[in-house]
Amino acid sequence: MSHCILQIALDTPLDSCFDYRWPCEPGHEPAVGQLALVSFGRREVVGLIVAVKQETDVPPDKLKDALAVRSQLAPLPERWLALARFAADYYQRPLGEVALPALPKNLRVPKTVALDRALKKLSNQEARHDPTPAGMPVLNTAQQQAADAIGSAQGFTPTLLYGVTGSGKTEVYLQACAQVLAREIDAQILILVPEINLTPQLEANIRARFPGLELATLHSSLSEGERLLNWLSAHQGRARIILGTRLAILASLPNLKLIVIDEEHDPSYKQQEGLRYSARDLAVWRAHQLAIPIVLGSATPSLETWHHARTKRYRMLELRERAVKDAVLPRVRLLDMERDRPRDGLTSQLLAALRQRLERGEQSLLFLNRRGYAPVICCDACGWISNCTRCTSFMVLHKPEHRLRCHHCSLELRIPRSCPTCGNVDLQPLGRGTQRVEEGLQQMFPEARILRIDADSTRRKGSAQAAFDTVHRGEVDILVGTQMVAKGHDFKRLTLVGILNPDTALFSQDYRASERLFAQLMQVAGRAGRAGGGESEVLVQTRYASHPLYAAVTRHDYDRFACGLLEERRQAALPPFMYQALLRAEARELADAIAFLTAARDCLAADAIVINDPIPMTMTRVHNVERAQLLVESASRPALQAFLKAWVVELREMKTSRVRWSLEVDPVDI
DNA sequence: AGCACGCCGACT
DNA sequence: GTCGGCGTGCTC
Repeated sequence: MSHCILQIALDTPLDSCFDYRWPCEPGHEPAVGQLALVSFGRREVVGLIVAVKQETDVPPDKLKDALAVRSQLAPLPERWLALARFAADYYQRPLGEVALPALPKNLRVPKTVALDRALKKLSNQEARHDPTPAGMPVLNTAQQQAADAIGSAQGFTPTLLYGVTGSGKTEVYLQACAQVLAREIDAQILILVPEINLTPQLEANIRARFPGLELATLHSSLSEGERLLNWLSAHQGRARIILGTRLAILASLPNLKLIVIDEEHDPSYKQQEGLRYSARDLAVWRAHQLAIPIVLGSATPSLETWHHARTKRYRMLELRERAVKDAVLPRVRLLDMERDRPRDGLTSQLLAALRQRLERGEQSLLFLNRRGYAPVICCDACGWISNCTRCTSFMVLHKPEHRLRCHHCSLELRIPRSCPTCGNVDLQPLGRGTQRVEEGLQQMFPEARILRIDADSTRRKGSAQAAFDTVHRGEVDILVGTQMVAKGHDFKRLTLVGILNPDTALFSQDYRASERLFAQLMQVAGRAGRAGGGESEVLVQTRYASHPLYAAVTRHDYDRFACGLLEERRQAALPPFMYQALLRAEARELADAIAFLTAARDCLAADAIVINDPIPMTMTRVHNVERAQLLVESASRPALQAFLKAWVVELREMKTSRVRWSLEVDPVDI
């Protein structure tokens, strides 16, 4: 029996592929893109065949035979491999570390029972391929023009669909999809959403609209079995619409003809661990690679996308009106906390507005992005405050649970009866979280039905959905919530949104904070007034009532706000006018992390690159690990890429026994 | 990253 | 006497 050599990418930080022998007759070699089981060191792992050769430089005594080739699975297409290769290069990671984690776990295990079972299940079911849409609502003129423009686009056509909440972007997507599906036989469409759990309506809408087509969802809360089934369905071209979160951008989609990214500005498109990719950016790359249209929808586009639209790299389609009949944008008013001093965190004007809603039997939402009872407790006598012993942060008071809790390392303590340093029994909560607001409200409105929705109140699986259902059934008068309540849900009876302390983001070190704040305020504001008819209002409590951000929010004027921010970014040489990468280092001793970064800073000369000095991270210590970072910038993306490529080679050579490091390209929080 | 080998401290 | 700490070395 003769043999060939398989060059295989494995999920390991080692930046190379590994060669294995595979016995086979000439003409019967495995294909590039197939998966193979190999023995690697002392374990058995599944890798991806990236080349099939006749020879290798690996000495024969080291060369092993591959154990199996997953021939029952069609090879991953060349286009998909190119995507993985691009992502690996761009984010400075080995190919195997990008390609393999993108596959369902059940494909990466030594046993094939799950795969064989899933394949059998799929082959026993007839795939549905009728693209006829059901029940298409009539669009308004702007919607129809947008849907036609997207649905008829040829080639790589990036489009920003810019429209306020309720302007009917979803319907534009669906009708554009219908056009593409009607025109292109076997077409697949990828629809990305920030968090699928928050938008169960969308999945239902798509299923109802295209009853004759296969829909597959891809997101992290699927079971492994479902995940494999849906992934295979996409890979085989059966699933014609793929609805997923960011991880779906790395799915195998052999007939992809249109990509839709809903709420494209949403931070959850950025993966924040492992391979730190931007699903939005990869989606644009993928659309370009395949020469297909891509739609980026938002009421508050990211400045990157906004900039592209302004400079005509992206086409902009705008929806100015709310599509729901008679619905108007909620009136936004600022409540000046300097003039109207809050009681229990609520100004008299907000209290009056709440009382009015209660009398009318309408719902109110109070939005506060801080869970717990109080962010810190302190001792008035000696100045002790509840610092976390493992992190550079406070222990947050959680009153119902009688605990102090660190939100960064999960350390929990019982609430001390007295001050640990001076024994004073009078410890004071400082500041206000959702629990405290809830408590205050219940005292002021004892008859009101108040519900708090935050990460703490919805720990149990399914409890978030149950809470939202309670609100939808009208069994809640006042809803208190964190950003969990800002997304997705339309509350029909809701006519008042109060925003409690948004000011911190105005003066944040993170230059993206104001962009995010604007998006979040618009998103929360959009929860009200969707049903039409009644008058909805949004009340923002602030100490900085004259801040231009609030002026823009009041006018619902993202255009001018975004243009102003862009100009600031240009002058300060920040993204999107500058490209950045961040080298992070972690160590038990801060000095070790800084020393590593200093060595990194000096190990390579570069033109057109700014290498800043190492600095400790804002939250220096987390779980007893000290962290520091080094920012690298360039006005030229290719120059930055070239530098990073060479730099990573140097960094891997450095002995870093006490330091763990990672490199992030296009970091979002610095 | 895993996973092994390898050489020094406190325990059944 | 061993269990186990994590330093360092290797993976086709």
